[in-house]
Amino acid sequence: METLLPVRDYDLAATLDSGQVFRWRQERGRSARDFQFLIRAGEPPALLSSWIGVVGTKQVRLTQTLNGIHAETAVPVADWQWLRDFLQTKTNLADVLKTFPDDEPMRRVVAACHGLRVLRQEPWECLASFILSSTKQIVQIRQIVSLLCERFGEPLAPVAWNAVFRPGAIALSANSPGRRPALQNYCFPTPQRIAAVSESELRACKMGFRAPHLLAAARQIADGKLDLEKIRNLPLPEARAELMKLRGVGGKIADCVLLFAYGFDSAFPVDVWVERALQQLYFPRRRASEKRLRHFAATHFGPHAGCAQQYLFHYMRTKMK
DNA sequence: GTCCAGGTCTTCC
DNA sequence: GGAAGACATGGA
Repeated sequence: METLLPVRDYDLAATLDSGQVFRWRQERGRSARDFQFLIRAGEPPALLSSWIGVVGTKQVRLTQTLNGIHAETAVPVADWQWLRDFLQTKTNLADVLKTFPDDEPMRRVVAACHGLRVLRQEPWECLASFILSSTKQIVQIRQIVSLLCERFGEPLAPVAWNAVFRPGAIALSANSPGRRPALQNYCFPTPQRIAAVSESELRACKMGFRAPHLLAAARQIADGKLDLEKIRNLPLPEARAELMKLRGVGGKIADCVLLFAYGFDSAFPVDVWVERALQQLYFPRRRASEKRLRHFAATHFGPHAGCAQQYLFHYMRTKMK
């Protein structure tokens, strides 16, 4: 099945590769020929790439196009709301950007990362991923999450995506010319599944001292002591406090989950990159204390501070190296 | 080899 | 309160 999600100002690559999610891979080796339909339609070649990932239990291939995001699945889909929710295609980015502070650093950052979006993830996958994120590079977080899914997630039926981008082409039969070899994908393992695993099995996924944290969180959820859906309806400070009761979850990881999973737009995770961004862009002369930076972050960026934070993060990681 | 990574927790002043 | 060190592992 396929659909076009109409949306403007959406940089799919920047969004899926900006450290919010860790399981999307760019489809390598696609040639201009693969996109002949788009090229005939006048599509800018620079945008021609596809991304493959799993949302819930569905494998999806996404392709950025001139008019929006083209989505393909291997299974029938009656309603695409789950994907609109994940990608947040109904968010009007211009309205969000209007609320950002009108200062020189923010203008520069927004101009450099045009189309970057904040996704809306399933809470458990988001929480688990960020428990595994502490003092790890993004490339390593991807590796750990990938091992975790491979070993404990439900395998999904391999999909041989069409090589050629052409609406309707998804229905080719397996092994016909123009198809690519299928790669195995997995669902993210449920809390119940993780709860039944030993700490050493988790450590074998290269997660080190984070293993007991993930295990404890999974057990609390599996036992019903923590209800991730209840957190959705709490006021931000209480939701944050609830998440921080978990061992290994401090303010930063809690803020990531509040922002990326629950859509608390003002949550503002401060990691080493964002701290660096605030320091360099807003306090270049004197070194600001951590407390000063936190206060500044909480008061300067407005109702969509979390989105502003994502721009700062992505800018520092990709444009300031 | 050394430094550092989308941190958190404990200890000690 | 704030600084310092421990915690695993691997990329740069």
